[in-house]
Amino acid sequence: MKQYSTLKKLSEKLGLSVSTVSRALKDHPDISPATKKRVKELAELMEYEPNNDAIRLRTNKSKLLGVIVPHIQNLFYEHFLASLEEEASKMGYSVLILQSGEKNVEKESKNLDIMKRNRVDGLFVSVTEQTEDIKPFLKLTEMGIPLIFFDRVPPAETFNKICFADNNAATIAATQLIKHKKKHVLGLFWGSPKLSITQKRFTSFEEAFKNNSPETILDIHFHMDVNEAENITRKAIESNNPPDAIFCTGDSTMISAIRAIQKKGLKIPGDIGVIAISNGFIPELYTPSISYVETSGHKLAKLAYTRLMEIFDGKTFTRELSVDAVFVEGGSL
Amino acid sequence: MKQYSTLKKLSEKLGLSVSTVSRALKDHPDISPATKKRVKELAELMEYEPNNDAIRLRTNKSKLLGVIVPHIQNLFYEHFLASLEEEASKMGYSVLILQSGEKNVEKESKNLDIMKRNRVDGLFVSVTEQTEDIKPFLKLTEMGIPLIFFDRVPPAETFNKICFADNNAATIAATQLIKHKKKHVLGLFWGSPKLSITQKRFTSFEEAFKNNSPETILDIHFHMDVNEAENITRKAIESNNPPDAIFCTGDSTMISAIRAIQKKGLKIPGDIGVIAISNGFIPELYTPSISYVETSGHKLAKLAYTRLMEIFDGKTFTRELSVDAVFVEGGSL
DNA sequence: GTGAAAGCGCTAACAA
DNA sequence: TTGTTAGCGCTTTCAC
Repeated sequence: MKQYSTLKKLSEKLGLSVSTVSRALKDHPDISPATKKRVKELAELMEYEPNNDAIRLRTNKSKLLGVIVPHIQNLFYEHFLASLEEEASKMGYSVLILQSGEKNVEKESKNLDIMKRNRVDGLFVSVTEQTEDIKPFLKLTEMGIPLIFFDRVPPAETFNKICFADNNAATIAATQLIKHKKKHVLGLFWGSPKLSITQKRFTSFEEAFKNNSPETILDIHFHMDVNEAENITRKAIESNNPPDAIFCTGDSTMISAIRAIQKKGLKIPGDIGVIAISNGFIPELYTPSISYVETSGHKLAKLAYTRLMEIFDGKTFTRELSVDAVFVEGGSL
Repeated sequence: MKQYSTLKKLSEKLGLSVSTVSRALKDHPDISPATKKRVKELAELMEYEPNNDAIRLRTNKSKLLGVIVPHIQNLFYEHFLASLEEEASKMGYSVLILQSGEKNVEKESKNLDIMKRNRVDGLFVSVTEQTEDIKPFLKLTEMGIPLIFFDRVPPAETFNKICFADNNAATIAATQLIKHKKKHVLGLFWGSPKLSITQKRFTSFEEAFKNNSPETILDIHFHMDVNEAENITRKAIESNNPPDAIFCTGDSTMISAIRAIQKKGLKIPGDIGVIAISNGFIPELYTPSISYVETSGHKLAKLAYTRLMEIFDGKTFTRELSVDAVFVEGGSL
């Protein structure tokens, strides 16, 4: 079994010192072209690959970015991760991804430790539904590890946050529902009402109706289980006073709601309207495609990455940034 | 800005040697209970987190597993990655994920270098469509780095591979099509015919018809672009001699084909049948849901991980394992 | 039961 | 232009 080449092995073969070899390999101006050539040729031949662990230990820069998400297996995070990895790799960063699960604060805090052990240069976190204690996160920032929350962020104001302009997204949805003269809307809000994202969405959704269509009946439900959404929808459409539209804050909720609608044999939009918050992939699978307010994981990732680079450049004040949502007309209202 | 604690700092505060502290922290039997207690308490207080870089450098074990995929943003890989990370984390492994893109052999080989630099303990790879040169991969195994190809694997026999029993999957699909007496099947094969997975699927699909329904007309297309699938389908269903069923080897192909069908106003299964190879998420969104041959990223990940652990335990011979596909009846045939 | 010392592979200040 | 040296944080052998 062949071993990894090291600077020492190269230097012995070449009759040079380790430091000369090291410098030659990184084109240090002090080294003569001839030496550089010799060194690089042998390095190629011996398939030298620098040992990142040693470099990190020595330089105290890991070139590692961490991401902690509830689940990888989620279209939104998938897009976020794909874009983030793509951006990061351009600058020589690698991305360490850890998932915490939805109701697992303990795992989240273990993941935080793993990130510390790996001495990540920066960290992106989307919190669990149960996350309340922000002290562990504060410790990170105290240690000067840049931390950026995205999408699901804690309410505290002392952090960098990148979110969708959620009031915006929910307001847009409400505006569309009002425009289509919906008078009885079932609102399915995915996630715990504790999360700031859920709160904001709810408040601005309600607000929009209060101001522009106070006569509309709002039937709001918070749920944290996909099956619940299907049940709630089923009960609503089977009741004496069924809704004429449904608003869903996420893909899985929408899928469940539509399943209930289709099982009942109702037509969209003829019998009932549907609008969702989504990145658009799932809504466009339906015919007619579901109208949605777009929230793109790609955009969020780009913004989050850019913000991190700013922090690396010394702009360390905390900021809360948001990406505007856009309405995409389908045929479901 | 607070610094990370180190063994040295702890040892100084405690008036002990670094080695004693190190041993106390890992419950070495030589150390007295009293000392252990003192050490652990201070470590807690000072928020000591071991430096993984130093440990790796010293022990030559990275506790890092690498995965190289064409894209993260793909339901199949997403499921694979989610399961793999979940399994790996149980045993203290972290997972480094890199994406190569579809037509980017260069990026793939760069990713391979990054994995080497990070001295990953083991590596999972699903290759690019363009990957032909297997030398870079051979080098890894020569160095004793366990390498397991999954899903998209190169034809060479000298590797560990974990695949779906693809002949199986395609055969199952063919059997169902024959059972439903389809006489003119449009076969949409995603991916280059160069890939062993595509080859196998095609061969066994054709074979099944040859043996059991030779009169069925097969109209087979290989494509590497989603829009192509929609175009091919459109042309086929608008022709004088339209197919009575479509077989798709993947989700995106299926989505495109169905889009063409729906735009034309045809009904599934009334006017045309559809069957696909998929993990089931997308097929079940349709009404009626699309019949599919299930290929689960979860199962594959579990098997791949188990195989890697076997290799770590010394069972280093190369093996080709496969997961059986299962038919899931929808209402689309 | 504890300590001293070497060394993993690399970088960088200083010397020559 | 190149070499010497120290040290990043940790584990581990050997000594006491």
